[in-house]
Amino acid sequence: MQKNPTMNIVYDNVKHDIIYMILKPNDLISEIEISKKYNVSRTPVRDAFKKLVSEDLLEVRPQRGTFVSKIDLDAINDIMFMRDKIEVSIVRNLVNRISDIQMLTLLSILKKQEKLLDVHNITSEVSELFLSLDNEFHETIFSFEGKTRVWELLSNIQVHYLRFRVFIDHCDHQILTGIYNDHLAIFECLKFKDISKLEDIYSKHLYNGVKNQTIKIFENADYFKNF
Amino acid sequence: MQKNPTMNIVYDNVKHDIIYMILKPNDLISEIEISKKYNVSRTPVRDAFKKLVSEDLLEVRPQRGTFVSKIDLDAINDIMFMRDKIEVSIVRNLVNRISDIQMLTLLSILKKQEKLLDVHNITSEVSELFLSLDNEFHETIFSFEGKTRVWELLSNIQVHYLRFRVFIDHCDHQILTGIYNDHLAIFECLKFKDISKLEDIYSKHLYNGVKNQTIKIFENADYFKNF
DNA sequence: ATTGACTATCTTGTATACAAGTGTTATTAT
DNA sequence: ATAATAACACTTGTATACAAGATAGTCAAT
Repeated sequence: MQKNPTMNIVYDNVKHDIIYMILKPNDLISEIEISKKYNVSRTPVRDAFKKLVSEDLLEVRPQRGTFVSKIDLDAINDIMFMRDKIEVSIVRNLVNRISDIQMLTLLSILKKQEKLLDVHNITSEVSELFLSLDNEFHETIFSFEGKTRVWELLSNIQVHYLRFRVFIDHCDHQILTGIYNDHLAIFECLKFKDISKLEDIYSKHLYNGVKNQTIKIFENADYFKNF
Repeated sequence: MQKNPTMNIVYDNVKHDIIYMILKPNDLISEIEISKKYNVSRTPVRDAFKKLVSEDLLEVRPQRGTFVSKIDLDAINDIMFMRDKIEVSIVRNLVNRISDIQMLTLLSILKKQEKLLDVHNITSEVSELFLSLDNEFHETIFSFEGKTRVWELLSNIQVHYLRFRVFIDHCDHQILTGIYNDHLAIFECLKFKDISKLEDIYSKHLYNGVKNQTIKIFENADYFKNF
């Protein structure tokens, strides 16, 4: 059941470029420009654009152009709220039934992250890899509770949060270390079944990405909605 | 900033027809068929279809046709899980700060629902109206906590739950009365600030729509995924 | 009667021509 | 010089022709 290969190639590439800030907010990308880049006609490009518009990553202004959407901090706040409530509830159930093998699975992800942090000069490839391991860590926890689909449903919404994180965390060794330490703390809480501390860390972990980043936001105010 | 009027007309109409089971699961609808119906070309129809595919309401099988998706009970279960956790958290915050005027707003919605239940023979229009008041009741609660966008983000996911509810509740006076009573109980709990009972009712209220409906589901097994 | 190939006719995928609106730039009139 | 206007070069919206694949029915060969 293959579906629409060329449309998906365009979709995946453009989406990646938006999330990883190769295409920046407010950038104009025309259907023809992209169709030339990928050697296809406008139709599959339009199909891909329509999908990206439905995810609020693109904004089409008829007869004007198609623009990369601004980062919406209010939306990110609401997304974090949702993730917090859902994920804490999942972890609360998980803590009493997590198996040793599952603990090892989480540990192996942490080890991979640790290894990436060994290098002092963080390249953008390493940065991208680290953040995808961050997602893997959380997705794995969801999967332990049979909530993989919930994670996927959230993922469609979460792209804005991810794009913001890429913008903030990009190649910043200190921030990435902070994320790693949070994960380590979560792992320890699961180990010792410390529910209340777990809830505490979790909430902070999600919001940490946003705190103390006002300078970087103000410096690029035009990337953000309502600024 | 008007955008794509004809595409939106097609989108809104087809979406309505799917949710309200005028177009049933597994139904084949071709792009040409719909384009003739609305006197437009294939392009805006394709645009609308792409949007509906991204909401899992349509499934495109290339060179075969476009089909109305089956109802996915597993997905509905996950959606209820998410709504439960998020909405209970919102209500928990709301209960201590809800104002008299806000209570009146909720009451007025309840009165409208009560009025609709006066009629014994529930038409499909009344049924549709009742369910939209149900949504309004919950959306209003979200708005009281400044979480309107959270409701909207959930709404994109919730369409499957809504379609299922339409299928189950359609013109059933008893079920609709049950929903009304749940709302009434929620209202009373808000009035007397009974948090624990509130959480209890809320969880049940969401899941009530699914319970005891096995007969109706088995009778239309082909409407459902994994059956 | 059964099997197999062929054909006619569906479907969506793709490419492209044209329409309509926007913004900029050049031109013209004052 | 300046301001109004016209022409042009873009954009996305729309319509449509053709390609490629899937399916069902026909028809022939065995």
